[in-house]
Amino acid sequence: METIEKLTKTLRSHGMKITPQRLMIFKVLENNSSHPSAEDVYKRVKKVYPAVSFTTIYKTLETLRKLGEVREFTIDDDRKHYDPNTNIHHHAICSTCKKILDVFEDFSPHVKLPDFIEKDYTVSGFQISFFGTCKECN
Amino acid sequence: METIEKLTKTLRSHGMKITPQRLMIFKVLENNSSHPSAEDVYKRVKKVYPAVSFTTIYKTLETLRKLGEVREFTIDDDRKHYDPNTNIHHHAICSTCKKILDVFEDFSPHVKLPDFIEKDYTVSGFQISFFGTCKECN
DNA sequence: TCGTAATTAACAATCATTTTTATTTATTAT
DNA sequence: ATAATAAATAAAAATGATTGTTAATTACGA
Repeated sequence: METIEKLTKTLRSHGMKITPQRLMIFKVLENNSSHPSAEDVYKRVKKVYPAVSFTTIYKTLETLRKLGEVREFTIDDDRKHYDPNTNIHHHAICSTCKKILDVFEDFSPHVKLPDFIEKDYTVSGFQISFFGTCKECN
Repeated sequence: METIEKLTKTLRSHGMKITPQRLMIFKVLENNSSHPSAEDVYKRVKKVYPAVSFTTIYKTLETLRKLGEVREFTIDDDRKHYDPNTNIHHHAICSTCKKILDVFEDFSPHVKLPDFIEKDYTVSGFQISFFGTCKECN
C-alpha cells in the first residue's frame, strides 16, 4: 500500500479532510530523512505550492504528529525537528554542522533498564543521542 | 574543597569577576537537581536577590555552561534545562508531569556503537532519554 | 450542485531567549 | 584605601520560533 494512501485512509477515518496541503507536506516529509525543521518543510513545500502559509505547515505537522505519522523531537537546537520514520531509532548529531544521522541499531537487548526506573516508571521506550563530530567536519 | 570555592578559582583563572549574582545563581543550581529552566532559576534567585534581572540569569547560565560548571539540555519541551551534575548520566522523563529523573547507570559497556558511526563520526559521548510515566502520574 | 463544517491564509500575539545600551561594580594599580 | 577602568548588571527593546485569531476558502456529504 502506498504510504500516501495510508495517510488518506487515516485522515478519512478521523473525519479529517484530504487537502492538497496535507498531502504535499506529507510527501515532502516522506522524501526527507534529514530531520527538517518546520521552516525547512515550509521552504520545500513553497517551491511546489507557493501560496502555502507557515501556519498550515505548523498545523499540519502537529496533525501528522498526533496521527502518529511523524515523530517530533528537539536536539540542543532552538527549533523542533520532524522525522518521517516513526520506528524506534536513534540519532548521531554532529556538534559542528548539526547534521543528524539515523542510527537503526536496536539497543534494547543491551541496555538493561535500572530497577528503580522499572519500579517507579512505566517505561515506554528510550532514545539515544550520540554526540560527536562527523567526517566532513573533522 | 568547597564547590563555590572551585567556581571562584575558575572564574578568577578566566579573568572573570566574582559577583554576588554569579555566586547566588551557582548556589541555587548546586542545590537544585530538578533540572530547572532559566525561569525556575530566576524565581529562586529572586527570592534572595529581588533586584536580579532575567538577563543576568541567562548570561550567567551561559557563562557557567562555557566554564563546564553546568550542563545545558533540551527535552521535548520549549525551554532549555540546566543540570549542575556535569558527570555523564541519563534521564527518565515523565511524559505527563514532565519531571526529569537522573539515571546514573553507566551504559557504555553495554551499548556497542555501530561501526558506521565509529568510522564516520568521532563520538564524544551519548545520552539516553527514557520516556514513560512516573509513579505519581500512573 | 449546495450547504456546512473543516481548513487555510493572513496577521497578530506570545513566549523564550538575545541584543543593546546606559549604569553600576569588582578589581588592579596607584 | 582610592581612583581608574574594564567587566557585569539592569532595563528595555529586539528577535525568532511557534501559536492563536479571524475571515475567506474549500472538501465533501446530503
